[in-house]
Amino acid sequence: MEDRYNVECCDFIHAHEETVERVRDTIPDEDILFDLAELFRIFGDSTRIRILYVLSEAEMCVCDIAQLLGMTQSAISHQLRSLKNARLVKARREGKTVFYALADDHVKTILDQGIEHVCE
Amino acid sequence: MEDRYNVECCDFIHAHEETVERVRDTIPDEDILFDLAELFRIFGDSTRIRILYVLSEAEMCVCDIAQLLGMTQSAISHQLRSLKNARLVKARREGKTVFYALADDHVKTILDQGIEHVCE
DNA sequence: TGAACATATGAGCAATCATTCATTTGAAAG
DNA sequence: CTTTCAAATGAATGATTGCTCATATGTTCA
Repeated sequence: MEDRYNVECCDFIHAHEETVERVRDTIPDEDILFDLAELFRIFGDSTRIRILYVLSEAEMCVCDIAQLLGMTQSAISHQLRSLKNARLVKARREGKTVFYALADDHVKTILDQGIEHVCE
Repeated sequence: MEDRYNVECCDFIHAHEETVERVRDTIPDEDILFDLAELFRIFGDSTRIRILYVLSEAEMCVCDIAQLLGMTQSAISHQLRSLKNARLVKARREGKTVFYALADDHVKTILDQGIEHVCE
């Protein structure tokens, strides 16, 4: 994205010019791949994955999750914020309690897909 | 995982004991969720995602990828090592050149799944 | 052998991030 | 109002990480 383009690396006079040019045209909008990385980055933390997993089993309040994962309310709350910003979970208030749940089925799908790959 | 268990947070005398206990029994082996987070962590970087994407289009050498993404050979090589350690890509040597490709179809599936969610 | 080239790797650095601690917000009940 | 409890938040910090720079490895060809 900067003008570091074509600077270092081998001097780019090699045999695969065609491949490079062909593939270059297929690369999606810069933003899409950036958002994609961002999505996976959120999944890519042990605490957040465990939160997403338990929420796939049941709607729960912050306190429940903290107890279940053996972590502080603060730590969970911070991570829930990330998850909410990424639109992976949604919140519902009921009196003093806030219940969290997965935002949609896609989240569970991605989770399952990953588990399948890990367990292969 | 330490004995910070049940220390802070609300004092865990709340209404959802049943939910907590029920869900506790469904949590997979600790290692599985850890590996899952690790898998997504690798996907969770812009450079690595772009590498995976271009490799989903064609087998390519380090130099090709570097040119295509406008990054140094060294940066790409370092990331390819991560991807290889995570078994997301495989390498094939041909003379001085090393060709990289996605390790299996699962990788492309996970990628597509993510793109679908991002584009929703 | 040795030069040339593609790739790999180690150390170092700047940036990012997950957690803790202290505090605040918000809602219910006395 | 004031107290109480659940949740949210900001600052600080230790750990992780992506890239650069310099160098090493491995392969081909003269």
